[in-house]
Amino acid sequence: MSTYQPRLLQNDLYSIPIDEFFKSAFSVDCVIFGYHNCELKILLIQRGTEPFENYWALPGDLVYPNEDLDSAAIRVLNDLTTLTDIPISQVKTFGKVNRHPLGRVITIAYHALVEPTELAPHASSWASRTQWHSLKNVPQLAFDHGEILSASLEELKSRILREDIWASVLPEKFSLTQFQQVFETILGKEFDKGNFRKKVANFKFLNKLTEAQTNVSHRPSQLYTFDAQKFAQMKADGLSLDF
Amino acid sequence: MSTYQPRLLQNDLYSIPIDEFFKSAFSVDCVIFGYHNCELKILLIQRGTEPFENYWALPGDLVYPNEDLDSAAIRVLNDLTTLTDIPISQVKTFGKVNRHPLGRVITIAYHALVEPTELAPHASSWASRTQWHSLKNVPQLAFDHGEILSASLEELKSRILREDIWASVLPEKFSLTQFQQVFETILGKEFDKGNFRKKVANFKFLNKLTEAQTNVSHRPSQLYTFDAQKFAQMKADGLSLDF
DNA sequence: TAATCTAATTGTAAAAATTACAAAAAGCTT
DNA sequence: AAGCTTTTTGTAATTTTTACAATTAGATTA
Repeated sequence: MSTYQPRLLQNDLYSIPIDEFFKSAFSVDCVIFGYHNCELKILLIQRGTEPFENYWALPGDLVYPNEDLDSAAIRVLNDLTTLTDIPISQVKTFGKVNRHPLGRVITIAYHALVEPTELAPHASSWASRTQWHSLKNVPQLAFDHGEILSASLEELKSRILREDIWASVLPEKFSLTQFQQVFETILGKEFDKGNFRKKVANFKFLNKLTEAQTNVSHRPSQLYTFDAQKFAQMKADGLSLDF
Repeated sequence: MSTYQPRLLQNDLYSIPIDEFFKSAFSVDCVIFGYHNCELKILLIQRGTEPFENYWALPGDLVYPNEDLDSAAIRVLNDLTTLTDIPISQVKTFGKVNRHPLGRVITIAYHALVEPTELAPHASSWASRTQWHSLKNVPQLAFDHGEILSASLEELKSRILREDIWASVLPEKFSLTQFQQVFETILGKEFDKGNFRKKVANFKFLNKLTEAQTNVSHRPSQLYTFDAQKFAQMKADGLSLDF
């Protein structure tokens, strides 16, 4: 592992050979939020193995020794749910000493926001089931996953205003009403329709198309597309949305 | 470590006994930003030990096996710099496979914003020196600490608007000019004096005192105090500053 | 003592935004 | 063709933002 002499770390309490430090592990846990029809859901797996066998849990597992963290999150999610191409990002690390019964395991939480109807998660590896759960009705979770979920939801509410994670739950072409509903659902607030679209009219990253909805039994809405580059420009200028 | 049978994790590529996972370590790195007189500094230590001996680095070290992450950050900062009572908070975890020459070590970055003149960091343990460096002139750093510093600075700019970390660099009683300068320095923008104070006039968490400055060779400014409870209330309501 | 200096504080008027509604418009359905 | 539903536009009062200018209160200086 190392050609260095093991050094001793010393302070009032400890004098530990360095090899004693290399007996920990870390995991990644994926908090996959699903947005559909003004509802927020969370993707859980049922564990088919100890510890916490049969408990519902966030999809997560140990990181391989030769694996980057970001890659591990993608790989683990795929291993357990078969999902691919989910743009996940790191949220926070949870590291209480006794959070894992198998030993010292800290876990790095990743989250994403997706449109569930576009995906087909299937239980794989040691996961026995996968299921979308409404956020209003989450079962007791394994490990400290309840705490991880809460923290990730708070982070989602905060990041939705600074990053374009909302874009992944909208179709290629979307109406301003759809755009508004995403923010209403996630932030848990309602906005006046007319005023919302006045504010949104200044957003450079929304491209108004000439195209409109069809086959709706009411006035069809104009469709828009999202310009990721323009959004990145706005972000680089230090600006964020203020709903 | 565990009474469970080692299970095998299996997928296309790997079949590894679980004990193989428990050969990693993790560290904490403290990004201590110092604000004084409209300047932003960073507290570095010079490493007195391999690896990266003699390099400047963020104060950081391995986490003890029986130590919580948050406690470790406080303890490590104290071990290396003798600093105590610094309110640090987690920023991000860095986990590239080869970021540490001694083995697989991921590191959890913590940051804080402090007033350097109120502190007296002294090199301790394996640190050979401590020194405040201007952010405009940071030497080459050990490990991936350059990357950690950049990411933490971005996070600081973002969090300064949502959290009250700025409060720790202001004296008990401060002027609105001092308040303004903190944000100007950290965000790298300038604000119109009159307009800034008009906006700030609505901030419930700023208590205007009857007291004013003394012994300044110009009109003395009114002094204010910070009401942390009122700020927490604002934050709970989902609001943040928008400079 | 009065003029001067510096930075704090207040003022102001035009422009822009927010707010709370109301009205009009555009497709389907009956 | 009338009615339904939701989108879209409009409006007027209010508030906020913006870019400055003017005033004020101490200390310092002549």
